[in-house]
Order: sequence, then structure tokens, then C-alpha cells
Amino acid sequence: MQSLYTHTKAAPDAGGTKERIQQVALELFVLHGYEKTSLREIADRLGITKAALYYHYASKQELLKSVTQPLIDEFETMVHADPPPEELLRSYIDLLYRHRAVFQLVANDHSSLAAAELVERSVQLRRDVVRQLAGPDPRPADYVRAAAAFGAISQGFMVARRAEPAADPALPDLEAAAEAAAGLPGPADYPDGAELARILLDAALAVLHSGTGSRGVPGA
Amino acid sequence: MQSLYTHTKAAPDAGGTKERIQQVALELFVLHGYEKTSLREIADRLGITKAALYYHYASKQELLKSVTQPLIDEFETMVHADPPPEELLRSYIDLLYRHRAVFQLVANDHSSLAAAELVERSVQLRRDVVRQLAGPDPRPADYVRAAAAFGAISQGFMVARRAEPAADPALPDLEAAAEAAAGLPGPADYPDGAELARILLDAALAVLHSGTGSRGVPGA
DNA sequence: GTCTATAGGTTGATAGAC
DNA sequence: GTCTATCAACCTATAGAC
Repeated sequence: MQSLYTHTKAAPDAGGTKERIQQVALELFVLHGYEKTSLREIADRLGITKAALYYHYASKQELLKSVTQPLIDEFETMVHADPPPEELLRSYIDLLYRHRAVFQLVANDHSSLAAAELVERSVQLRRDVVRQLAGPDPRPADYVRAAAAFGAISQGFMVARRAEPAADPALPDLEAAAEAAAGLPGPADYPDGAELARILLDAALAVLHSGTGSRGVPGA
Repeated sequence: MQSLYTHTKAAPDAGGTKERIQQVALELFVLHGYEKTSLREIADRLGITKAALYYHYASKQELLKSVTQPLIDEFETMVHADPPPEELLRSYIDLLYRHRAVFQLVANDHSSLAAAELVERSVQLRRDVVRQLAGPDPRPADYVRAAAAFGAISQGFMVARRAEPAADPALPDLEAAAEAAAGLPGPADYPDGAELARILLDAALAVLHSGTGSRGVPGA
């Protein structure tokens, strides 16, 4: 579960056209949103034409789906394994890191989730996560705290994400976009990935326990 | 600061055409996103034509701006008053409640923020909020915790928002949208506004203090 | 204050040559 | 696999009648 810096993905520059299309598309989708990104824009950036895109992907929607699928699939697998709260939180942080670009897309661009026909699945997933975090026999307030803990990680991660030591070479412009979106002091001032994960985990656990009399949190 | 249930806005049904346009536009913007909502759709829902809309608003963008302005203006005023962290958190929760529909729009629809030319201001605001929450002489980790606390409230609120005793009559369909977006047990199971505010405040404070040795939080 | 009609532009997608 | 050429659909916005 310490894969915070070990990409299991294929080689970064496996220059297949389909993969290059996915990379550029993801980049532009994050930058301008799915709806506002035209196929012409993607094609121009790749030095090909729109028609060529259609040779590889039957539609704009299918291209989007191919980009978002890995994140949602893995998220689903993770949640359905039904791990205890703390392990779930750890796995989630790790998941966010490995799929950070796609996460930035679906978290910020409502329309992309809808276009990928992922609204239902993601709603169901969030519901399951909140249920698991709320613990057994939860009171209403426990649901709220579970949602807040989930949000603390998601938002905290997104804002501090620039802390990474090196930008993924496959996603050059994303770092600039993240910088604009985050708007905080320079990257050098931030904790590295491992420390970031620990901070976010502690924060989320603090939220979960913020309703109990003893607010102490066992050191993770 | 306890105005969680006291709307200071004008009468809910001040049926001026401009206001009715704003209400319907907000509703549809939240539901389908800014870009995907056409002026024809708004006009049809109001029983008028697109051209009539242009009599009241010079452009689609200006209509959007008129809808988002109150939230961002008030947020800015609040942050620039430079209150201490706990008061800032309280004010923020209250702000979210009073402008919940607009918040749902700008928080979920990346393109609406951009179209309203609010990206820079909101980035600056988040930066200021995080700075204030991080406290004096902050370490890098304090920034992350500040961002996580901010996120805990925002996300926690959005998920649990359905707890309101009665839906704003001006926004009938929003509740259905929120229900779909939240995907949690029935509204009746949720704390009311006052308790929700307390839970979220406690959660955010717990995050802020999750890095200190003594993790106790003074009862709010 | 609202209407009809239309200008002017962009988009996603297809057909067929090479 | 990539190209040129083209289509229908949709959009924002404007002009001018009532």
C-alpha cells in the first residue's frame, strides 16, 4: 500500500497513437472541461485531423470513457473489498495519487462525469465509502463526519498536490493548471508524497473521531 | 452569526422577471451545468423567447455573473475582514448555507467559474482562507491541514445539505438534484441546520489541530 | 417587454480518396 | 492511418415589428 511513488502503469512514452490521444485529451479536458474541449483542439495539438481521431475512437464520449475507466474501476474494486475505515482511507489517498489527473477532471468537471455515464456509479461509490467510514450502527452525525473526512482528503489532496517531487512527464501542462487551481506558496514548501499521505490520513481520522468524547487519535 | 435559518434575501416570490430568470437559470445551471444549459431552455421554462432574455441580460455570461456575484462578493468581504480561524470557519459554514444553490453550481461546474471570470478571485480567496487557517508562522504541513479543513466543511456540507427542514420554494428542483448528488440515507435521518453547523465546525477544528501533540479541541 | 426571423459561427460526426 | 470535404444540428446574438 506504499505505492505512492511507484507507478505500475506502462512505460511513460509508449507512443501508440491511441495512448497519445488519451494523454492530450485528458490534459485538455482538465484544463478547459470536457464540453468546452473540441475534437478539433485535440486533433490540432496532436498534429492530426478530427477524422483521424474517429479512426481510433468511435465518439468523443468513448474517448472520455477510456480515460476515466481506470480510476473508477479501481475505486470500485477497492470499496467492494470492504476494508476497515483506516485502510480504506489509506487506499483512497493512494488511489488519488496514482490517478491524480483523472481525479482532477471528474472532481472539478461535473459534465465529464455525466458524459462518461459515471454519475450513478460514483454516487453509489461515495455512498458506500461514507457508510463504511460511518462505522457500525451510525448516528446521523456520523454520516456527516464520514462525508467531511472523505472531503478533507479529496480537497486537501487536490490543493496540496503540487508537492510532488517531479511532474509526470506524460502530463506537462497539468502542473501549470494545478498551480493555477491551487494558488498556494511554492511547491518546494510542501511535504513530499509520503508525508502528505500521513497528514491527510491523520486529518481524516481526526474528523471521524471529532464527535467522540476522547478526541485523541492513535498515531498512524 | 446564527443566521443559519434567517434569510436576509428579499421576499422569496418577488416575481420580477429579472429575478424569475435568475432563479430558473440557476436551477438549470446547477442541474446540467452552465455550458450545457442553452438560453432556449431557460426561455422555454419561463414561457418566453430567447430574444426576451436579451432584453433583461446583455449576454448569457452576464446572466451567469448576476447569479454568482452575491456569493463571491460576500465571501470576499468575509475573508478580507481577517477574522480568527474559528470565526472564519463559522462564517464560512453560514455563507455556504445561505448561498447553497450558487455554491453547488460553482463548486461542481468548473466551466461556470471560468465563464463568470471568477477563477482568479476564487483562487485568491482560497489562498487567503488557507493562509488564515494555517495560523501564524505555518509549516508546510499546516497549509495542507488548512486546505483539508476547508475541504471537510465544503464537502461535508454539500453531502449533508439535504438535512434542511424545508426546501427553498424558489429552488424546487434543486433538492432532487442534491438528492441524486448526495446519495445517502433519507433526509429525515440528518441533523438540522444548527447541529450540522456544529458538527462541521468541530470536524474542521479537529483537522486543524490534527498535527499538534494535544489533539483535544475546546468545545465550541 | 415580448415576438418572429435570421445571421454567423462552432461542433460532432460521416463519406470516400489515398 | 490519415487526409479533404462536407453535413446537419445546435448555439449565441441581433434586427426590427408589434
